[in-house]
This record gives sequence, structure tokens and C-alpha cells, in this order.
Amino acid sequence: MSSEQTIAALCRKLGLRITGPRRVIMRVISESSDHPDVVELHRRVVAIEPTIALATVYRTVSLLREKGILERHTFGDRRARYETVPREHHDHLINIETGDVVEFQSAEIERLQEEIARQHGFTIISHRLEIYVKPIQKTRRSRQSGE
Amino acid sequence: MSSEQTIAALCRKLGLRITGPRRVIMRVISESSDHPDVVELHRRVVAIEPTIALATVYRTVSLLREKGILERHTFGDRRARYETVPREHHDHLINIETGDVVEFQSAEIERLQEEIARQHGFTIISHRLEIYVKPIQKTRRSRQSGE
DNA sequence: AAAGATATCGAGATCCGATCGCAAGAAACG
DNA sequence: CGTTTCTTGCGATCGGATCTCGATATCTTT
Ligand SMILES: [Zn+2]
Ligand SMILES: [Zn+2]
Ligand SMILES: [Zn+2]
Ligand SMILES: [Zn+2]
Repeated sequence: MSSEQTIAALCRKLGLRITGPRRVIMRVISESSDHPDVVELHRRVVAIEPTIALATVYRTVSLLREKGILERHTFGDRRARYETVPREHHDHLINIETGDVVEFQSAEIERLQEEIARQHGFTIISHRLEIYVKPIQKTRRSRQSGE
Repeated sequence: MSSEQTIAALCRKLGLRITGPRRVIMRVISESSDHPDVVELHRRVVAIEPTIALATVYRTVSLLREKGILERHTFGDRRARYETVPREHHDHLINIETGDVVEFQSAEIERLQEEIARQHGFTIISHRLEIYVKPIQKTRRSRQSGE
């Protein structure tokens, strides 16, 4: 979901009309590599086209989620944040001081989850692993000794 | 947090007044081993003492959370659910068909999380691992073959 | 036990993120 | 173009959670 062309094609594929608001919103989403919430998306959208309503961003985002284009996260029970569905699954480190998100993958953790679910007689439908972190602040001591 | 005695003692320790509503709410919590939400707690509380308001349950529960007595979970972005802080940390399998919760521990997953955070220059403040599952339904075939 | 200081209560108002209903406007299609 | 159906903007509404407020109840001090 990147160029003007692709967005139109995507809409057609999804059976959605190609409208002005949609073009802008989808462009903004495609250009965002952080994990913005709807209000932030709306901020970016309105900078391009001031008449677009918040409700429209909400609607577009839920639509794209239904269609499997977007993934929705609710880190720390705040406003939901979105990202385009990645090629490969990943989980998140959330910096609680800045709100920044770092992505990571761990095949081992994924495998262990499968194992645990199976041991309890379940199959996994989805999961959520969020690690809330803060930066290690280097002390004089730890800088010297290396650990 | 179990007997009448203990509840009074706990309140005193926390600097809270021992009130009728508090006694009932804390008793209900201490007798719940599932992960009830506030509405469910209120249902159980009202069965004992019909005059107690929902807001009071909300207040008591947030108070106990602040004081480190309760843990709050938001599985699947629905109503928050509570449990008394366990001796040892655990994570949860949530049966999406019934809402039932199964607890599990995995020292390995915990260790891998630490490792990942450290590799990115972070220390873990908290984390959330929720696995949404459904029961494996045994087919005639799988029962025979063992897989 | 009575009084004063203050924490807590119930009830309803309010908050906030998200969704909905509706009338007006715009895309698609022939 | 005209018709049909989808979208949009706006304000109302929803649901979970919190807050406000006057009335009570608990604790402390006599
Ligand atoms: Zn994962
Ligand atoms: Zn991500
Ligand atoms: Zn854990
Ligand atoms: Zn638990």
C-alpha cells in the first residue's frame, strides 16, 4: 500500500470506492512506519486535507483492519495503535518513557507458546506479547566495566 | 486476604477504614479464583448486600490495585478483569469460546524476554503475554491416529 | 460516650475512546 | 446524464471507568 496507483488498485480489490478522504488516509498510513493511533493519523491527514473528519479515519481504519490490511494494538490500555500487517509476525517492546515501539521476533518464544497451548489441549488463535521497558541508564561504573 | 480478621488487618495496614462495603467486596474478591471483572464482582457483592453501588466496587478495586493487592488484566480489550497478586508470576491462556482463563508459567519465555530487552538496551518494567486459544476438537481420525 | 476531623458512600454527572444514525454528497455503471 | 449504492461530516450515543457532591460512617481525641 504505497503509491497512488497501488491505493486505487487496493480499493478496487477490496470492493471499496476510491474517494478523496480514503486516498489521503491510506497514503498517510502507508507513509507511517511508527505505530500511530487514530488521533495521530487524523492529525497527519488533516495537515493534507483539513476537511476530513475524525470519524472517517476511524471508519477507514476499522475497514482496513476487517480486510486484513491493518493490525490493531492496544498497548497499555490507551488509544489503539495501528500498523500495516507485516510480512512476518513480530511482537513489541514499548518504551514507557517515550511511547516508542521496537519490534522483535523470537522463533523460540513462538515455539514455546505453541507447546504450552498444546499441552493444555488448545490451539492458538492469536496472541499478544508486549514488553514494557525503559532504557538502561549507563552508570559511570557500568560504562567502565562493560556490563 | 481471606478471613474477616485478615481483611480488617489488611485495611489497617493499608491505612484504610474498615467499612461494611469494603468487608463484603474484599471477601468476594478473596473467594474468587477466576478472573472476574468489576461488573461480575458487583453481581456477587450485591447478592450479599444489595445496597452496595457499582462505583464503590470500582473504587475499592482500584484502591487495592494501587496498594499492590490486586492485578488488573485487559484481555481482548473488554472489561478489565482482576485477580489477587499471585505469589509467583504467571501468564494466561484465554479460551475465546468461553472466556475461561488458564494460567501458566514458563521460565524459558521469561528468560528470553529478558534477553531480548537487554539486547535492545532496555530493562523490563512489566510485560503482558496473553494467548487466545480454542479447544482442540478431537476428530474420529485424530483420536485413532493419536495426532 | 460525645464531638470533631476526615474518609467513604451512593447516585448521578462526566470523561474518553470508539461507534452509530442520518441527511447530504459523491462514485460507479449503464 | 440518471440511478443506485456507498461514503462522508456532524452530532448523538455507547460503554467502561472515573469524578463530584452532599450525606454518612469511621476513627481519633477528649
Ligand atoms: Zn509473537
Ligand atoms: Zn509492529
Ligand atoms: Zn510472564
Ligand atoms: Zn491469573
